[in-house]
Amino acid sequence: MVDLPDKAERFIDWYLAAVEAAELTDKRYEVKGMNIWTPYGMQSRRALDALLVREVERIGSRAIEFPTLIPQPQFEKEKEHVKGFDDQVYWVTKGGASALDIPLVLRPTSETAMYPVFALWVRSHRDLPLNVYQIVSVFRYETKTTRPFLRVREIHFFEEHTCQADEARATARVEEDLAAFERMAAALALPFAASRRPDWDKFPGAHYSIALDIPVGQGRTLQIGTVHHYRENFSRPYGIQYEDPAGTLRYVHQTTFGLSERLLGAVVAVHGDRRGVVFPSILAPVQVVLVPIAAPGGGAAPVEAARGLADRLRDRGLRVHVDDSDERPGAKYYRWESRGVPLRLEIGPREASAGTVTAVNRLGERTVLGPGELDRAVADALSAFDRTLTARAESAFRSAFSVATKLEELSGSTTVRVVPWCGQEACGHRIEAAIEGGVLGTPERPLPVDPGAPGPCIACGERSGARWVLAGRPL
RNA sequence: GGGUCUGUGGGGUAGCUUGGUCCAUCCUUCGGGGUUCGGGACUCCGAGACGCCAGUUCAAAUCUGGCCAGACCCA
Repeated sequence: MVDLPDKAERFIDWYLAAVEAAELTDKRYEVKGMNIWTPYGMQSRRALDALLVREVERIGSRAIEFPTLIPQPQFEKEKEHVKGFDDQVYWVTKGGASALDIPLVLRPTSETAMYPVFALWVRSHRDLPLNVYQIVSVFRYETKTTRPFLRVREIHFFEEHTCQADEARATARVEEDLAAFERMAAALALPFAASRRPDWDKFPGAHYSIALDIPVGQGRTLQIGTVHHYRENFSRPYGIQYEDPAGTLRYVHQTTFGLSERLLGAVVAVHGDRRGVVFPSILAPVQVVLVPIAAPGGGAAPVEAARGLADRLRDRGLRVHVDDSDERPGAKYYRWESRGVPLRLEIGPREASAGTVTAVNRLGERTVLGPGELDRAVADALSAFDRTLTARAESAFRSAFSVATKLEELSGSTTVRVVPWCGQEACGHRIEAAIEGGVLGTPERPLPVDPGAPGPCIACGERSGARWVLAGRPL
């Protein structure tokens, strides 16, 4: 096995190597940007989906599933939206040998598939709110370099769509989604910034978009999700109306909340280290690996002790693997570290006879557990690992931001910059040019740095009305 | 859309300038045997590649053309 490239110096090379070493995907499929989920990768994806489902159902969403194909006329009803996706859609134009009368698009997102049907579903104020989600593949013909999880053409997509009675309720729903995401992010030990995107960068058709960005070092950011407020922008062209209690026909106000496997990419990017992937326990396909270390002379006690403990851990609901393969212990350690397993239990002849185990977590912390109540001690060690992982990520998050008040400071930034901006688009573009990245937008949550009151606009020097915005370099 | 560069086993590579010593190097990987076993063991046997199609030539991984795929830069 070969050492990974340096994460700080060559992030992308490191990332690709870490994903490769962890065997999360097989990228050798013959279509660019469409990767194969391996058994190991699939387990982490399922765990991620389960987390999303848990949190979004907690705020009242229910699962649905719409078809993959959308008829062209239906797709083109909302002008901004079409314009935004026009050059990214895959077309289905033939059925067998004959051309289709009405071409179909492979959904790049599902607004235009769902909303004509929402118009049928929503008739009365009693049908509201309508809160539904689906987890499906969407397709976008990306022209830039594709990378596993971060930029793909077949996207494993979570999308929640809601219809609310009025603008205020839609705004409240946006907040509920943000709160749900906070819980997901906490479970994944991923601190994030929520930013209201500038108008030129919002979702096509949205009233406003709040993007969830995760700093991944060196001033680079990963947008891993968005919550959008559509107001009536879609309900009008698609005719989604209801009768309010007074009998008046009104258009619904809609919101959406989207996430993808990029979240998995963010887990790799944020937590990974020189030995590869580090999974928070909620995502780990294997949460605990037990490594029995053979006694000289070949006694079976370590293997038996490992198997017995593994059974008890499984009874507690943990995902456990006993590595009794014929490799040397050191080789096993490296193997399971590169695959991100949070906790390793070593059981040699000494431990087997003492009824203890040596526990080493993925951050290198070593403790001896037992004797007695080993399964409980293991569960506690896993929780402790998650807390340490969170603390480490939060510490990195705090140092990932810094204030800048002059355009010259932006070039070559190795942090996400907090800058004063007057709000004019021209100034926004000057900021983007200076940092060679993008204006992420105005923070929706308190920042880890407290910049005080904003001074004059970093680009034009205008004093009045300047506000703090985040600027970074999206990956 | 314009330009520059690159395609060698599953992954990473050497060889290419100057064609022949290449039925292609090394590391890793994979299958099997033996000795081993508290941080990437050793050893033996085996598997696996010149992006595709033409051309030049006695001879092509190497030169030429086209195609395909990818990377980077510019619009």
